[in-house]
Amino acid sequence: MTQTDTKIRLLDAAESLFSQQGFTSASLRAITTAAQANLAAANYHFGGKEALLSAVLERRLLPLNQQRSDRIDQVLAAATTAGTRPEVEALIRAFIEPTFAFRRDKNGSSEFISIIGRAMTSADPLVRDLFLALVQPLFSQLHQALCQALPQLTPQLIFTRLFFTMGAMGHCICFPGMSQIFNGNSASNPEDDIFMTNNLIRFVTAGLEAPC
Amino acid sequence: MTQTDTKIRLLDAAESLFSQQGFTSASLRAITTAAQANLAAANYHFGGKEALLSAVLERRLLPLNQQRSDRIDQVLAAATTAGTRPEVEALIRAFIEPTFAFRRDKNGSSEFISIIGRAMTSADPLVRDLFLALVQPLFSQLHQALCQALPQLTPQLIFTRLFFTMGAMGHCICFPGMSQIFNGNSASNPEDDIFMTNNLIRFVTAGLEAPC
DNA sequence: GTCTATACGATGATAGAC
DNA sequence: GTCTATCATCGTATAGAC
Repeated sequence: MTQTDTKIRLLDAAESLFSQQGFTSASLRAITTAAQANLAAANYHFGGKEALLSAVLERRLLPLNQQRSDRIDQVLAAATTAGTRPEVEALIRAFIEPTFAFRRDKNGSSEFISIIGRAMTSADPLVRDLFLALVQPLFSQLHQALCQALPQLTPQLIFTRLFFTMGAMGHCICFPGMSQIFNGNSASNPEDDIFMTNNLIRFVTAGLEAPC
Repeated sequence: MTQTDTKIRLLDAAESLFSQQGFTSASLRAITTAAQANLAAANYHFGGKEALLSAVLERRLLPLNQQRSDRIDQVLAAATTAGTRPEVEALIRAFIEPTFAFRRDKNGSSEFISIIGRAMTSADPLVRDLFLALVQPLFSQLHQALCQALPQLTPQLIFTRLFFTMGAMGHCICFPGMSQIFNGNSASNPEDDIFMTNNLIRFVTAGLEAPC
């Protein structure tokens, strides 16, 4: 097996186990065993457990953030062309929809976003900062766009409400099978996820647009 | 020292360290050392690390839930007397305000609620269920009250939006010093907490009241 | 360069002496 | 009730095989 194979198998195994058991509880022994690699392979290829998490996060989050950033830019460009202000719901949809669509992808990354949901509120500052550094540019971009959409609100208030939005969203993505309970289904269903996504978008849009 | 003293000192030390480092990362050795007790004392008095967390949660959460439950009942009683429907904002305020007021109390429990913020989304089902079992009655009570306040919405949709509310709130209580950054203050300030609390109440009230 | 085997200190937990 | 001794397991580091 080549180096690339081992690295990818380690990333896949780590992603799955971090998602199921959490960062602290998932042991390097369990991860390397699942990846059919030696215990020391994780340290050799990534440098440590923390660096392995960082690689797991970057692999999925960088493309996802690019996708969300592009969609926000599209909304802004369309508003500029039309000579109007961008709509809050369109901006929020650009931010939230790709995140949940990730879960329905067939490329084996369905478990990933529960990791970032927990990294966001981790008690470990190293884990938290790992995530925050990766989303900070996107967060700033969205904040700036929302300031254009909501000129009657102060940037500070929009920042606060964006923080609440991150919380509501983070809670939803912590549990891969959560969306189905909203419909009382026993088995997971792509429609449950879409139902939850649309309701979340409506909820936070109303919260962001609330009068001051 | 009496048994009671040791138990309380263990609870205090566990509360502080669980809050600062998280449940998994806070070691029993650090907790018992901080409590000036033997390593085995935690196992003797509580039965294990998980049971210690359970005791930490119950000590603060049962009185807090009683307080929140009473305030919800007061809102419902006042509405009945006035012959009107209860207001969403009043119900949400009854639920959220005591939670954040907890943080400003001087009895050394200021660190506590960050524990429940993380227990809510813990990857460990045992930890999560510990918290869920403690708040389930209160959650049902609030859901039922909101169904009275929002008769135009289905109970299922209200449940979904209450889930988002828990997420936004849980995110806020994960970080003891988070509220101050909204005002750009360098030092923590009770007014920052009140500012954040009021903005959170306005945000989730607007989200809950959003048209279907 | 890649990978394996192995050792080290620290952890949660428990049994049994006192 | 309290404490010591002990065990399996954790993340990490390193020496050496291929």
